[in-house]
Parts: sequence; structure tokens; C-alpha cells
Amino acid sequence: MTVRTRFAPSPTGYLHVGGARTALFCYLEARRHGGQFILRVEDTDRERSTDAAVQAILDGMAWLGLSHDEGPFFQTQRFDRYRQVAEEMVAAGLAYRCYCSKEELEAMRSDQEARGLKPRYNGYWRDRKDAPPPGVKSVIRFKNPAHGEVVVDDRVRGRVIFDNAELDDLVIWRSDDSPTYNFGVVVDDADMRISDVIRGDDHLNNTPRQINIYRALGHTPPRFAHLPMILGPDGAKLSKRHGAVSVLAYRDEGFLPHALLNYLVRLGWSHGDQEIFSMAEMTALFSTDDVNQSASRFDVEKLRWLNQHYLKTLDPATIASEFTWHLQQQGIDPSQGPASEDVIVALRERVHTLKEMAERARVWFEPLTHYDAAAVAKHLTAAAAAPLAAAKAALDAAPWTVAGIHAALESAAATLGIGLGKVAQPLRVAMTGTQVSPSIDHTVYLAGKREALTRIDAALDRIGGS
RNA sequence: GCUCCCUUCGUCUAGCGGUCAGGACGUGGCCCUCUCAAGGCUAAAACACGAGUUCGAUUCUCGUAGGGAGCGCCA
Repeated sequence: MTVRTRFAPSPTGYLHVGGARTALFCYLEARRHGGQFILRVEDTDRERSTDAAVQAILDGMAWLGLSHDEGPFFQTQRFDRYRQVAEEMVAAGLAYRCYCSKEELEAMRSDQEARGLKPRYNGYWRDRKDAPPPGVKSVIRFKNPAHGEVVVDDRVRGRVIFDNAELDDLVIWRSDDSPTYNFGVVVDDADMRISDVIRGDDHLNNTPRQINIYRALGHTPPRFAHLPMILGPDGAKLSKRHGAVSVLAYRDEGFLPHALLNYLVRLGWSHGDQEIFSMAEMTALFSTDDVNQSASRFDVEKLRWLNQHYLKTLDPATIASEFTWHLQQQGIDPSQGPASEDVIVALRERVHTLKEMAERARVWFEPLTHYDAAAVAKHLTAAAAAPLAAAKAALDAAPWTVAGIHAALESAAATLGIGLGKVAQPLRVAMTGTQVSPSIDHTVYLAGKREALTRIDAALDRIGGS
């Protein structure tokens, strides 16, 4: 049987990291087995679904590179199909019309809760042959089996058994003429021949109801795998309160899509002690058998470490375009300064995100106007004049490469009989106005020869003028 | 309240009856060093609790406690 998985978000908000991990696992499972990954938008709730959210989800998936083989399908475009199935079920006696008002259901619930029972529909219209009350719009309810149990052989939870007595007759068709979630998924998963349903474990309790519907419809249920939740750093449900939850927010914060993917794949899944996975490794190694059962917390620090790992190890050319995007986000014109690849090489061991990198890169793309007072006080002193002058002379004659600059500065220091640090620190302040920057050779190199010499003169002027 | 799920260092996890309970992030220390980093070495740090099964439980079973999910004409 070919493996077919689907990611089925409801477009009521952005693609968040929990959804992204579910999508990733579905994607990997399909790829691993040479099957298909299907994207389906569950927008039956017209009140809360928005086009903007649909677009945000599509954008998020695209940014992550989780490409689907079929879809996106939209449930709102399949209403005729759901209606047809629902009507057939009524005709076949598998479902029935219920005329209870919301007030009646409300009363039923509060009464049951008062008696310490689980609130459930009591089946009032299940076998009633009365004429329906006039003027009341009906819903259609599924005739859930009253007895017996439903066994879910979940691929990550193991065998979970539910008693049918705990389940009630759920609504499958609303009075406003639209299908409900638990009905739509079953019809779709059956029609789309989904072999493996991989989703968050908040759906585990829905599974027995869905299995009963599959059976009623004469279908064999798919295999299920319920993933543990991803919680916030404090162990509470992940929400905006925890900072970024939207996948695109991570892009804006300067994370590489693969770093996020690598981070997410290790939340709930592992392959021995391995932490770093290429997409090829993920697809080759992923298995629901290795998914664990306990919820995990989202730890940005580890994500940052992974992001830096990829910044350091990827070919600079492959991240150059994302980097220049971040420069532009910060109002920096990438065309006016050093080559992006050179900047990346100089900064990638010093930052964790592309956003930080862009912030730190500004000094080489714009004129130097601000000098940190403490840096000036400490390093642009009379004692720095000679080293700076020597550096200037040496640089003027040096081939403009990182190695050439390095050699020139070393010999300038040697000639003066001082350590490189005595030259580098004043020079660093001259180049950047601060005491912190990449190694001095890179720092000078990125400024460009003309600008580097100009900045030395400016520093010399400051020393002379003070 | 009822049903279901979960429980190894602060965090992510390995473990699938006998291990000095391993790795990673983070944290501390040392080394390296032109600043900051990166890197190397190193340290501290965990089996929620109680019964049972067993020669032997982190591992299997059952309780307890704690956490989570569901109980909608939301998905």
C-alpha cells in the first residue's frame, strides 16, 4: 500500500511551530516511503477562517520547503460531497436528524454536569419517529454504536481502548448546512485514500468517533500516529505569550528554514544521539516508531545553537540571498558595501541569527558616524597614534586580501616592537567605533581600502584634537 | 466531574531487566586568543513517589501525585 499522508490545518491563524512539526513528520513519512504528501485546508468554519490565514500557512510551508504532492484542497469546495454522504447515511439509518434546540442541549449538559456525569447528547431523536417540530432547523447526528469498544492501535501511543458508552451521537451536519470537522476529516481521508493520519495528540480523543464513522461508511480506517504536544518554555500551552509561535516570525527573526526543521524534528523524535540532520538524512531515517510519547518544551536557545551551526557550515553563497533580505529589512543597501559572502564569513561565528548578522554588518555599509565613548577613551589615546600611523602605512602598501592585511598589520606591530593587540584594538575602534568586531584583518578588509584609510585618518584626527 | 494520554539532568533526549544511566543545548572552570566569538578540554546536573513481578528494576504491572488533552452545530 502506498503511503499517503496529509497535513490538514484550519486557517484560523498562522502556521505555528507545532503545526509545522506535524507537517514535517507527515512530509517525512510520505517521502521516506516514496508516497504522497497532501495538503488540505480545513476551512469548514466560515466564521473563523480567513484568506489571510490560508496565505500565511501556504507561505510558511513554502518557506520551510515542505512541498506537497497534491492539493491544496479546500473543504469549502467539497460541501456537495459531504452533503451527499451525510444524506446517504441518513437514508441508510446510520445517522438521523435531531431537532433539539441549543437551549435544550445547554440544559441537558448542565444537568449532567450537576450530576457529575460527562456531558453528552442523550440520543433523544435517535429512534424517535415523531413528526419534527415545525420551524426548527435540524442537524444530522451520527448513530454511534451504543455498546462495545473501539481499539485504536496508535503507532506512537500503542493500543488505546475506548468504550463506546463514553461516546455520544456527534453532529456531522450543522443546521447552517455545513459539515463538522469530525465528519469532514473522515470523508476526506477516505476519499483521498490517506494511509497514515499523523496529527497532534489533542486529536486522540476524537479518533474512536472517527473510526466508528469509517466503519459505518464501510471503510477501513487509516493508521494513526498521535504526536505529543509542543509546549512553551514554562510548560504551558504554546501561545503568543511565549514570543514567536508563527513560523514566519522565525524567518523574520533571522532563522534558516533548515535550522528550524532540524530543531523541530528532534522534538519528539530521535535517532540515537544524533542532533544534526540534513533533509536527506531525515527522510532516510524518520520513523514513527522512534517518536516518543511525552510533550516537549520549545527551547529557543537550542534553536539558536542549531541556527548558528548552519550559518557556520553552509556555503555562504547559499545563504547570501536570505542575508541580503535581512539587510534590506533593516534599511541597509546591500549594493553599496562589501560582498555578502565576505560579511557572512566574518560574522557567522559571532551571531546566532541572520538578523543579528545584518545588524552587526551595518558598520561596513554606511559611513562611520558614531564612536562609543568608552572605546575612544580607552583606545584612541596618544599612545595609539604611532600604531595607527604604522598600520595605515602598512595597509596602504598591502594587497587587499584578508591574508595580506593580516601580514601587513603583523609586520607593522613587529616593527614597533609591540604585540598585535596594541595595533588591533585602536584600529578596531577606528574601523567600527567600538571595541568589539570580527578579527581585525576581516574588520579592515570589509571596510574596503579607501574607507579603511579614511577611518584611520578620522581616528588620528580625534587623537590629535583631544 | 468523567474519559484518554504523559512523567530520565534546568531543557531536548538515549536507554528497550544487570550500564560508572550516554549524548546535545544551556551553565561553571581551564586552554587558545587582537576584542567578541568560535574551537578544545573539563565540571556540576536526572530515572516523580509507593507497592508488586523478578535473583535483579530507569526498564514490566498496579496504585498515588503532578502535568496535558478531550467532553461544541471549533478544528
